[in-house]
Amino acid sequence: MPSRQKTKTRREKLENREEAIIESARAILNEKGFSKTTMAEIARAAGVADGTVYIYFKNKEDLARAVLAQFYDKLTETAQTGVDKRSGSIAKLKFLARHHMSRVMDNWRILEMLPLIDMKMDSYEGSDLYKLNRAYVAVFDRVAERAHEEGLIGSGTPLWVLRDMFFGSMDYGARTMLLIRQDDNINWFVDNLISTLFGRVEPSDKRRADVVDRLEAIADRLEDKL
Amino acid sequence: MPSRQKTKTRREKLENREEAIIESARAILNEKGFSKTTMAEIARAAGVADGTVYIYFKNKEDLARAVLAQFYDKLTETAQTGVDKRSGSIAKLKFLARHHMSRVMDNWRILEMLPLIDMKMDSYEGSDLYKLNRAYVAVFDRVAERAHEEGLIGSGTPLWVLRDMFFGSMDYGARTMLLIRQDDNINWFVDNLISTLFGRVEPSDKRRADVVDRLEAIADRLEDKL
DNA sequence: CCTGTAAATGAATATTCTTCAATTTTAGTG
DNA sequence: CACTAAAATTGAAGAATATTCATTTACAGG
Repeated sequence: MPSRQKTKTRREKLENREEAIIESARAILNEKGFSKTTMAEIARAAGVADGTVYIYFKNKEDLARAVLAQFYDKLTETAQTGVDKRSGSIAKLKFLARHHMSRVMDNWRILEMLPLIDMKMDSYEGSDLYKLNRAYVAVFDRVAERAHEEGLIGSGTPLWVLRDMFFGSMDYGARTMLLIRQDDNINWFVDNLISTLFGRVEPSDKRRADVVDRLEAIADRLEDKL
Repeated sequence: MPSRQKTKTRREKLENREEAIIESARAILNEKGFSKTTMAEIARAAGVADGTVYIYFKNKEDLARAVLAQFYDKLTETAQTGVDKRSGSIAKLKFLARHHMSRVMDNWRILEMLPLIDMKMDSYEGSDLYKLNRAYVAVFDRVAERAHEEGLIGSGTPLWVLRDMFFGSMDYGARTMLLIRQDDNINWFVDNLISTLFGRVEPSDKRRADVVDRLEAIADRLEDKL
C-alpha cells in the first residue's frame, strides 16, 4: 500500500513546515522581543505567505506559546541529561544552576514572553506550558529531595520555597548580570547561591565537620575512661 | 502681580492633567496589562482627547514608563517609612519582604511591563527608571549592611548576590502564589526566605553545640576527679 | 478688548494582526 | 494517466489601534 507512504510523506512535509515556522519565530522573537516582531517577518523568514502561519497557529500569542513550549522541552532534556552525568547532589545542583543561568541569559527575550502570554490566571493550570514547566522543575525537585535525604538540606524549609528561591534568584540574577554586571561570571553567582540555599558545603565547613567528628571521638574515649 | 498667580494656576492645571492621565493609565494597565490596554481607553478615562495624551507622553511605552516610575517612587517611600518604624535588623528585613510581596502581588500587571519596556540594554543605566530602582533596592542594602555588621549574615556571600536572591525569590514566589498556591500566606514564605538567607541555624551547628555540651560536662567531671 | 502663544482636539494616516475568497497542490481512484 | 475532492496555500482586503497634524480653542499679557 503506497498510500501510507505518501500520507506519511505529506504529514512529514507539514511537520517540517510547522518546524520551520517555529524556528523562524524563535530566532526573530529572541532577537527583537514579542512586540517588535511582526508576523510578516516570521512568515517571510519561514518562506511562507502571511496567511499560512495562521493555518498552523491560531494567532501570534499561540505561536509564541509554541516557541516557549519547545524551549522548555529542550531545556528539560538537557537539564536531566546533565544531572544524570554528575554524581553527588551538590554537583548535580551546581550543574543545574549553571545550565539554567546560561540558558536564561541566552534566551531572555523568549522567557520574558512568559508572563506576557501565559498569566491568564484561569487556563494556566492544565495548559501545555504549565505541564512543561512542571516537568522542568521536577528535575530540580528530584535532586533536592535526594540532597535532603542525604542531610544536605535542613528540613526546616519546604521544598516549594527552596524551588522558588532557586529559580527566582537565578532569573533575577541573570537579568541584573545582563543589564549591569555583564563581566561577572556565572560560576561565582552559582556557588554563592548553592552554598546559601543548601547547607554551605564550603571547604571550611567540611573541616569544621571533621573537627566535630574528632571531638566526638575524644568524648567517647574520655567517657569510657571515667 | 496677578500674573504669577495665573501662571501658577495654569501650570497646576497641566500637572493635574498629567497626573490624571498617569492615574487612568495605571488603573487600566494594572487591570488589563500592556497589550490589551488601548490609548483611546486611557484618554477617555482621563477625560481628554486621544491626541492630548501624546502632548504629555511621547508614546504608549513612555506612558507606561511613567506609571512604573510613579510605582517605584511610592514603593520606596512606604518601604523606607516602614523600615524606620521597626527596630532590629531581622524585623526590618521581614517587614521589607512582606511589604514587597504584597505590593508585587497587587501590581503584577504593572511590574510585568518592566522587561517589556526597559530592557533596552543600552539606555537602561542612566534612565530614570534605573535610578528609581536603585533607590528602592538601596533600602534593602542599608538594612542588610547593618545586619551584616551585627553578625547576622555570614560574610561569605556578597551583598549583591543576597540582594538578587532576596528580590528574585520574592518576585518568583509571588508569581507562583498568584498562579497556583493562592491560599498559602505570604508570612510563611517570608519567614522561610529570611531564615534561609539570614542567620540560618544549621543541623551541623546544632551538632557542634551538642558536642560542646558533652565536652563541658566531661571537663566538669574531670575537674572533680583531679 | 485684542493678540499671539500654548494647549487641545479628533479626523486622517500608518502599522500590523487576522480573515477569507480564490487558487494551487495533493492523495486517492477509475 | 486523467480526474476529482479535499487539503493546503496564497495575498489582498478587513479590522484594530497607535500616532500624527491641520484646525480650533483657551489663556496670559498688554
